[in-house]
Amino acid sequence: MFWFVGGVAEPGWSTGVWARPREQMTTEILDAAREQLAEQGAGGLSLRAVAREVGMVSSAIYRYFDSRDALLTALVTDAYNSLGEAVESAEGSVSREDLLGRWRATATTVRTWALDNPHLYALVYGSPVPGYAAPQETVGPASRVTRVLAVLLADIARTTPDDPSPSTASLPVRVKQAMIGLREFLGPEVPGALAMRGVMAWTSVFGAVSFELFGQLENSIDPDGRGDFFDAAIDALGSWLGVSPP
Amino acid sequence: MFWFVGGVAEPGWSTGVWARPREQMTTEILDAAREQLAEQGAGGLSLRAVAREVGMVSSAIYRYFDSRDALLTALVTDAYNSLGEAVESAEGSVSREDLLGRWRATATTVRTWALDNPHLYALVYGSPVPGYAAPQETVGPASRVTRVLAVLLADIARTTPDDPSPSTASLPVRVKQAMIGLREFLGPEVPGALAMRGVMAWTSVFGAVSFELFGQLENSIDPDGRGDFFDAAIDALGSWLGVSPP
DNA sequence: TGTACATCAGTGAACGCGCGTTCACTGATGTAC
DNA sequence: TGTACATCAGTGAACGCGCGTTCACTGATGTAC
Repeated sequence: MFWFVGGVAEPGWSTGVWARPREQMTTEILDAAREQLAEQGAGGLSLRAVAREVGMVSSAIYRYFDSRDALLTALVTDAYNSLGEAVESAEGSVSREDLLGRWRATATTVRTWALDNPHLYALVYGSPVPGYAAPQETVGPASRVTRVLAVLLADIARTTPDDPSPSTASLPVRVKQAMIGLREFLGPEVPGALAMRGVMAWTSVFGAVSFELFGQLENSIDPDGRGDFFDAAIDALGSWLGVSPP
Repeated sequence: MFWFVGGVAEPGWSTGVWARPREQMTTEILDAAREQLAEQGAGGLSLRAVAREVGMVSSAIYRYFDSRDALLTALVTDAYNSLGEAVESAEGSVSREDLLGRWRATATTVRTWALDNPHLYALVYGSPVPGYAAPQETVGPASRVTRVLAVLLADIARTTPDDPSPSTASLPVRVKQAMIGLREFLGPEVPGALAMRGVMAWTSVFGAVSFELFGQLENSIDPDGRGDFFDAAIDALGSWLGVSPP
């Protein structure tokens, strides 16, 4: 094996030797699990069915995942990372000065990712999986996508200091207090009113995506025009955030 | 039996005699199913567990519901009707002229109902139940709550004819086309820009509720202050819709 | 008023099925000397 | 270079469990004459 070359007997060597095939099998299992997810939903994810799919006996899965919950956690983590990467890459390829472009890229990527991976979106942003509580290790990946928005909001605050919308200019004290956790995340340069509009824009984006994906837009918005509708909504939210079209 | 009094032998009599206890047992089953829903989620709803709960043998449920899916449909219908009634009653008790009050009542009732019935909210607004497609009969109850908003929007259009937000004043043709289904629902008096803001406010409300209920607000908004935060967001959305505080 | 009949609710057994997890095991592959 | 040993992946049987649905049935209740 090529990583043998140096001939150095490192500690942890014996585990390193198996690392490559293990990784391969693990992703194969995760892929099968994702297919399962699409057909049965998170609640119906079955270790035995996954094992069948990859051509193993059910107990063999336990070589790779401690339990069904551990497999679910891996799926959740992967989903957050997949969305996070997609958004980071799309938003990152826009010029830093183009605030509206960055907002558009962020929001539309959330939607397109969700449409491409409806079952993963449902897994992390839909109803909680009964009997399963996402462990602490998922919060890091989960915050990747929100961090993109946080940086964008900070940049908006820096370049457009005056408040474009008077409706949230003065916030009640209790509302400001409720947002302290968020403020630590955002940093001190983002004023409270903008922070609040950020959260609202964020919930609006995910609300629209959920409505579209979960069938709540039926008989209201024509399926073929939902992209256009979403884009228009994104721009309206953008101008509400204080970033106008060029 | 007291409804015997008249002594009139109507056609359909034999079914009418059993109607009362049937109805009672049916609601008992539905209540048990709702408890089940809270513990296991929609995917894990089990006829046998429901039967156990009401003290019957599992096959007896089939006297009341044709199948598991039929029971699910009844739950979905009931959930929509419950939310619909709550919103209609709350919004209806506000003076017709108080547009902001009506908007506030509508939106906050959606949230409080959702917090009171998290499993029912997840059933109808969360991830689709795998293997179950809501039949046509659920669309009537489903539209009750949106109809309240539709009437409110029409009233807003009548009293505040000028557009408060320039960002959605001129809509692209394709967006207008996408909303034709919605326009039939709203009626012709609501201009396109307001219709669009209505949908956005609506998705924002449900997005915020979903975020709160599904755990996406953790580490961002303090649990104790979420009501205040939501209220502030509602007012911001209200002023965006063109209804200002008095 | 009394009796034969119809209608309904609920029973209990059975059908074939799938599930997560455990355990002792077989082989193949790599390691140490 | 050759051999004893350790490490890992995967097997196959078994554990106890729950599921939706069908079916022939028992009784109770109401109906018709």
